[in-house]
Amino acid sequence: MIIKIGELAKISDCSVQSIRHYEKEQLLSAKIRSDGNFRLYDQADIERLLFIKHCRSLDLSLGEIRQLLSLNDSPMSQCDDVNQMIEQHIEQVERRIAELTLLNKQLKALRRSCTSKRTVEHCGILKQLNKAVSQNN
Amino acid sequence: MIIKIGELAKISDCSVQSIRHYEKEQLLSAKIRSDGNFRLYDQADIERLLFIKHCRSLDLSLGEIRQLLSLNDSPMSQCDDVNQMIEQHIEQVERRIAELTLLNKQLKALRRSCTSKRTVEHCGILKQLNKAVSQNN
DNA sequence: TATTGACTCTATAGTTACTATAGACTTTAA
DNA sequence: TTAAAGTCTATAGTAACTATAGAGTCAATA
Repeated sequence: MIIKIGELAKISDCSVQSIRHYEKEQLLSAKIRSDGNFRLYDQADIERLLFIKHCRSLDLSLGEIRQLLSLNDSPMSQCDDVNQMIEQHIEQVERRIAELTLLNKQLKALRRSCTSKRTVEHCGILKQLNKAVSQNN
Repeated sequence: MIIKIGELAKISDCSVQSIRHYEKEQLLSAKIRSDGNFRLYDQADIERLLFIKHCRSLDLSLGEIRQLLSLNDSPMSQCDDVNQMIEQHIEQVERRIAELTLLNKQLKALRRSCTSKRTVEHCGILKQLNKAVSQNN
């Protein structure tokens, strides 16, 4: 089965531009073109793109995915490389969660400081933001 | 006290380029320039920049901060506008936390699937990533 | 067969919040 | 006076796309 980019986009739920972007980033290439220079894809390409999408859904960067794909393409390399990348990625995600959790607390404290229909002149939130500012100083 | 951009950068722990960037984005402007066209700042500018930095530490976007500043500059507007923005921002942060928490679970499941020194040919992680792909299909 | 509409092509600009650089000018201290 | 440090504007780069323009291709209808 040979398909053009539009159909690949539908099958993979991925925009046409994203697919072309992945090609530019060397993650996926249409090995052949039609007479009129249209990209043509086969089953293996579909699977490769779904692999990419799955990795993206795990927030892996295109660079990381490129590494995984090349490891996948050369089966003699060490599994540990994959492990290490995933490990680092987990750490990064956990750091970000911790940051956002703290942020969430601060925002909620801020929200509590103003709840009524007052003019900004007396808005607790703005007062808090300004107070924190002068404390910093 | 009148200072130049370098000193403002030091006081506020903000890069010189960031300050110029905030000016371009109309968050902060040097009202006066020296004879040699250097930006000159006063105490009010320092406070305004610290306010901006505090908002940035809460992950508010420059657009949101611009709104807050203009509300702050026109004290007759409604406090509710501020509330609403903070509310939306909290929701956004909480959505992102939920996403990342799910992501973290998936990554840890993935990690469990390969732990030994095998070649990639038998790497559980890559197998898992590929499996998920074919399931999607 | 000609034409229309849908699809595809490349190349470029925009998004966000900056950082980094180049090349020129200004200020300050020795 | 001169050298170093600071500043100026303008531009390009970051990540992972999205959006657009202008031109070419393909399939089906009139």
